[in-house]
Order: sequence, then structure tokens, then C-alpha cells
Amino acid sequence: MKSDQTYPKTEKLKSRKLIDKLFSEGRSVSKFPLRLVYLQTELPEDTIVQVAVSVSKRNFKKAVDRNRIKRLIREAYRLNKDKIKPHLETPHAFMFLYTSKEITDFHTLEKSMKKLLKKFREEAL
RNA sequence: CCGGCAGGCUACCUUAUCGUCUCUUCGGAGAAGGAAAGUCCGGACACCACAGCGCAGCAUAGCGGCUAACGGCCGUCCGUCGAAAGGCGAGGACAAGUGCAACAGAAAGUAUGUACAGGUAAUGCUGUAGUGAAACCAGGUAAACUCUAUGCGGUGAAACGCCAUGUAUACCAGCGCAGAGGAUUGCGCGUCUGAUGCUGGAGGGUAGGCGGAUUGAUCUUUACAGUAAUGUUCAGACUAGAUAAAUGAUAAGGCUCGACAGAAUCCGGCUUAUGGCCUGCCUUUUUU
Repeated sequence: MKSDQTYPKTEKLKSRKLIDKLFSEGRSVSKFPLRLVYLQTELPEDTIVQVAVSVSKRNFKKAVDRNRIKRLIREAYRLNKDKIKPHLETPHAFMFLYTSKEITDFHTLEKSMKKLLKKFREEAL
């Protein structure tokens, strides 16, 4: 069976309400330069996870840089989501934050993402 | 050649794999910029009385033209800087009032000194000399107040319109009371709305969905008019439309080793950031 590497619309975290709830009630795990805020919550039917990515305007003034980092994070998650999604038993909302002030390359970010997801699995499940 | 001036073009490429968004005839097709930026001007569009009157306020400023419009653009005169190519210009009015003004000078004005001459009842009453650009006569200055001419209502796509869901009033309609308050620009006028009660209908919120939204002062091109900006015209093209917000990642190869930088209602400008390439023009000094 081919591994699931898509990132469809249904798995994007869109609801403003849910994002607010995520920040106020969610727990988090960190692995520099990433931080994952997560919350077990209600989601629409047939959806096990919804994910959003955020990069602070304070750390990256230019829109180009923010876009670049968001894309890299999204890509790193997309390629590694099969390491976490099959293990989820209840619906979760995820928010990835970028905590560094330096732009990084894809490979180091992907390593961090793998470690972060492993850490999440050990702590939360 | 060096240096200077003006203008134009361009914005790494190819292949493979995985992924995102829109459209689709389900095969596929398309997917950031010259500045997408700053939000500084001008419009379109929408609503507020299609928006009124007066005052205040703001903007512009040789002359002529272009434009939907402009504070933009084109042409031209003048001034100014430069050796030149060329650049720059808050370039209307001080024959309305008020203010300001270095040096010189007694004095730049509710002034009258010195010397000489004239004159009177008397007096700077009159003239000349002297200072100065200018001396009861004007002149300079409006990036001084001011005046003149022209233009300008407000808000801003989270505008605005429609639909769905169905909580007990902040909405709508009718009737009655009442004129507080509110809206309309800063003020005044004018206009509109309008407290609480009854009856009937249905809202707000949930950043719900759809429209607005991409076919447009559009782009390429033919001919004509015009010094030009631009206009008219022939033929063709459809060129992002997202909504927590897509346009990416990885690998390999090539080259001159890639700057500034990411659409958010849409156009016309201006300003700022920035890699590379090309064209034309100028010749003060030095060298050939």
C-alpha cells in the first residue's frame, strides 16, 4: 500500500474558533526550531486530523520569507504524516509554529519534523 | 578608451517524482510582480438623501495640449545648474490690506537731523547736498499672512447584495405617544431617522455559503491623424482568482551561479527597493 502523502483541503485547519480553542486549551511539544500545539477535539466527519502552520510576523518581516518557511513546514509534514496519522485514534487539531528567527533549509527542517512527531507520539499517545 | 547623460529590454533554464489551487468537453489546460511593496495622488464600483446650501478647510498654480481622472503625461517659454549631452523649478498676484527686511543712513516712516539757499507772523513750510537698489514717493518679499483662479461631500470589498440555519430582541411593517438622541463633513442650515406600548413578520451571532471577483479605460497587432502625450481604426487572444489564504518540495544536469521581492475589489500614475543586458548622445582636462 502506497503511503498517504497528500494535504487536502479537509485536513487544513480553517475554523477561527477552533484555532482560538487550540491556543487556549491545547498542549504542546517542541523540537527546535519547531513547536507543535495539539488538541484532541471534535472535527467534521471522516477527518482524523486538521493542520495549520504559522510563522510570526515579528520574526520574519517579509512576506516572502514567511511564505517560504510555511511551505517548507507544510512539505515536511506532508511527507511524514504517515508516521503519525495512522496512530491517531481520536480527532486532533495541530498547529505548527516556527520559533527560530533564521531561515533554514528543507533537510534540517525535515529532521526536526521527524523528531518532533516521534516526541509527540511518545508523549501524547 | 575612461568618465558623464538619456532611454529601452529582461527577471536562471531543462527533466523526473510527490503535492496545492482554479477551470474542464474528464483527455487535459492554466497558476504572482516589475515593482505584486509604500498606501502618496487620481478614478471605477458600492452604500450613506445619486449627496443639497453657507462658512471653514484641503489641494493645485507660466502657457498650450492629452486623459475617465489626476497633484500624472506630452510640447513649449522663462529661470537656474552644468564645459556639454542634459538635469532641476512651491515659475498666478505685492496697481487691495497687514507684516518683514542685512549694510549704509538722522530717518525705510504716526521720522525730520546737519549744511546751504528760498519762504513765513511762526513752524521741515520748500528745494539742494549727503546714505542707499529705494527717501511721504515708490520698490523688494506671497517655501509671510493674504488675495485670485480651478477642483474637492463622507465611508471603503471586513464596502455592499442574496441565501441557509432558527436564539427570544439590538431588526422590519402597521397603529398611537413623544420630539431626547442618532445619521448626514469640522461648524451652522436643511433633510432623514427616531425612545416606550400593542399587533404581525422575521433578526443578531456562529468571521456559515454564494455573489461582488476577474472580459477589462485589458493585451497583441494593422492602417491613419498628431512634433508628442494620445486618439480613431483592422484582425486576433482570454492571461492567477485564493479566503487562514494555493502557485511548492526534492533529485539530477547546464550556465554568465540567479538581485529586490509574494496577488487579496479592479484600473491609471507617482515614489521607493533591486541583479543583468543593450542602444543612443556629450567631450572640459590628459594620452594616442
